[in-house]
Amino acid sequence: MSVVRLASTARAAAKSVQSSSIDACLDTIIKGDCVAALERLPEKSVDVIFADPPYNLQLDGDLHRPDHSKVDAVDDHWDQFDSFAAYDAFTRAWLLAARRVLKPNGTIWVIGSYHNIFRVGTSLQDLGFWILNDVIWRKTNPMPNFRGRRFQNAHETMIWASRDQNAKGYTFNYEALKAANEDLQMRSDWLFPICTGSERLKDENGDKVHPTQKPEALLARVLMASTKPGDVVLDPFFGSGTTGAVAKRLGRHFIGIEREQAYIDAAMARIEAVEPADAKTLKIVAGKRAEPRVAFAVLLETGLLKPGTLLTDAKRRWTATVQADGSLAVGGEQASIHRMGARVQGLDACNGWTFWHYEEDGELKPIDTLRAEVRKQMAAAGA
Amino acid sequence: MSVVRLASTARAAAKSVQSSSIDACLDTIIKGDCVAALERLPEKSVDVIFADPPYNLQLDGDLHRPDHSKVDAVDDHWDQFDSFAAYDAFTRAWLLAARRVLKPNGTIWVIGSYHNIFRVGTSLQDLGFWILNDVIWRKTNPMPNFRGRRFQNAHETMIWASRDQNAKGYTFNYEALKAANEDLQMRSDWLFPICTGSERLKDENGDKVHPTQKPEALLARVLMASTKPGDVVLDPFFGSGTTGAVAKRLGRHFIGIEREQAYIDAAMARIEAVEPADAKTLKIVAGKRAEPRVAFAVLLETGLLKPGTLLTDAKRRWTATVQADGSLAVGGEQASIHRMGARVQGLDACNGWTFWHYEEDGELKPIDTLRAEVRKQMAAAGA
DNA sequence: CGCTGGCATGAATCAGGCG
DNA sequence: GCGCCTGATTCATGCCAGC
Repeated sequence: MSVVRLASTARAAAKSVQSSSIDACLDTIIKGDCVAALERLPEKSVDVIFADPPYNLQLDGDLHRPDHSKVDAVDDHWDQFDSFAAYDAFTRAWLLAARRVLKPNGTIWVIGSYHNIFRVGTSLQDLGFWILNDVIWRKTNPMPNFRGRRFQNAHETMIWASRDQNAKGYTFNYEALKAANEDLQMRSDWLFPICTGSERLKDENGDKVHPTQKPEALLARVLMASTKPGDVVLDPFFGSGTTGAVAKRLGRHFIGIEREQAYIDAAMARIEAVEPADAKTLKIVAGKRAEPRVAFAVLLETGLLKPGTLLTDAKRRWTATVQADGSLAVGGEQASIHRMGARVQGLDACNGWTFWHYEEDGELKPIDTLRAEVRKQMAAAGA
Repeated sequence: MSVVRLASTARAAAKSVQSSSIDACLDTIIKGDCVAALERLPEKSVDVIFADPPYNLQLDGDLHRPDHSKVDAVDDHWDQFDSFAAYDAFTRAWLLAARRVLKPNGTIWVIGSYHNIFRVGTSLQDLGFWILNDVIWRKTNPMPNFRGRRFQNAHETMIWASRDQNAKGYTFNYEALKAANEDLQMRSDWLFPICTGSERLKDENGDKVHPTQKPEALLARVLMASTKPGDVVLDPFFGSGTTGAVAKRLGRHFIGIEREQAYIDAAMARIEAVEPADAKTLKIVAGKRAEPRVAFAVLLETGLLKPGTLLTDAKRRWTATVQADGSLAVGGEQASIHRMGARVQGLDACNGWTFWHYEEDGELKPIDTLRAEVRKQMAAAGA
């Protein structure tokens, strides 16, 4: 095991990591196995841990897009486990080691997907951590489900937990978050894009350096919520170093642990280039659309429209029946409000919201009226 | 244990639930413990299970410690562990019993919060269920966090799982969901208000009948996504009967299991009042998968294509000759329309119906046009 | 220089019928 | 149950080439 020190933050070099002081490890990347590295750190020395452990994806075979291109899957050796039992053993080992280095009032964040997050949450609870929240990262631009056999997997889950049930003194910057969120409490569902574009680290071939690089905006909110300036943030699966980059920018210290030299090299160069700056990355993603999208099905699900209701165009030339599944039926055919509007008119496209009308008090009103009703409710959720 | 039958759906009364037939239980509420009730139902008889299990360890009778002893702080950790172990045992018991009554291609939904959902997900995986998605119910109007010590808990988590890893034939109305969602595939994060107003059941004192009544809109999307009309939906923690009310409205059968007579009474009255949707409006949008298969040879047999006809791709890069046996010939090689389409392009797979074109009036048209013609004839013949 | 259309790609547990 | 064959299936975004 060795300590990789960033030149810009160099201090007195340590030949080996001493248990007596955490200072020697600040703003460094420790190369090695995460449990072994954690065990050599002093206990109760870290304010917050952010961990992005392997997800144990269990992929089998290739997946192709409808255009026949191959999906570049996460098939790295570090994501391979023989069984749930093996994954659980791995999880308990690193969580136990992580808990030792956490200060009594420290908190831990772990991110995962449905493949692993339930195992992680169970282990956290079994080891004595106390869950404070689960937080949903909603992706603005998730990968589609190409085969149409499931819902589009459009989120990941983070668990935020304190070291102990009775730890009351953990850091939570409630007022700052509220002020940054239009004076509303910060909710447990966050909306951010996935990491793409210039933020995404690429190698000399233009390939992504790390398959699962997290967006800095996500880490920024995590650190702004649960740390204070000068706090020590540890990331036991450092990868491409997002945690370190954001910690440096926000004036927090980081400690990274990583096994792969290629990731360490990339992370070092990345963090070197970080300019400690203002907190503009915390800016909330307002969404690119002025108005949130509303599924027609919501009108049925919420009872604003009932299956069997007849819709017509403004001049009553065509009539369609609302189906329970959220489609419209005309003469035995079923399609979405938009496609059916286009079809009856013989057009390529049509805005079903303004084309189709329902009758109320003898008056024809566009179903867009009902959409406005739904949006009023949605506005409260900051959707 | 007794069966509570709704008057409007009365059948021959059964003194006790027989394992020989599920029909006697349809559209009824079984009073009793959920594991015992499940064990008396016939195996592989239910299409979908929706479960909203209890998670408050202190309020659930089965989960009380036998001696009701008060533990001091030192023992807290072990107390938690005991509680979690008891909850896990409870969870495994009902999930195992539920899995037995589920059809091989059935699916299960379980809803919970961070208090219990990780235990549930782990148990599901350990018992052999295969998680298809976790789905987030985002609340438009969640309760605030009054202490300001955590994020506002603005969502709940649902897990959707098939009975087995290799069960591929489960119901997922992909096309219908997409049509009802602005022609975009349905995501894993859903936005709905919590159950309030006139939908919320109140007793004679104006108090809510059930503490965790779920909104009908949520159940409507669950059932529209994963069931077909006439399917059997079982809810082992029936409570105020939202599952039953929505199932009746959408033309699905329900089976409820509930211990508390007060909940049963309220649920019965509620479901009685539900007006079922017209059967015609329940028809679900079908995708191309549901279309009957057409052998390419039929185009030859019906004379829509003749042997010797030349087919090309849309850009006329390749040309193939239609053989009398229903294969395509290119440069001395013969293969199916799909294989040959893949071969000339150097791909693993290809949909020959959309790849190969014939010329008519100087215009290139995909042979899929001819397949549509055949299907129209088949439909007219009532095939 | 700006606009547009084509192309690439992201933590993915991604098929079903028939013989 | 296994093997073979058919043939269905994608959203948001960034980048680049071409005009």
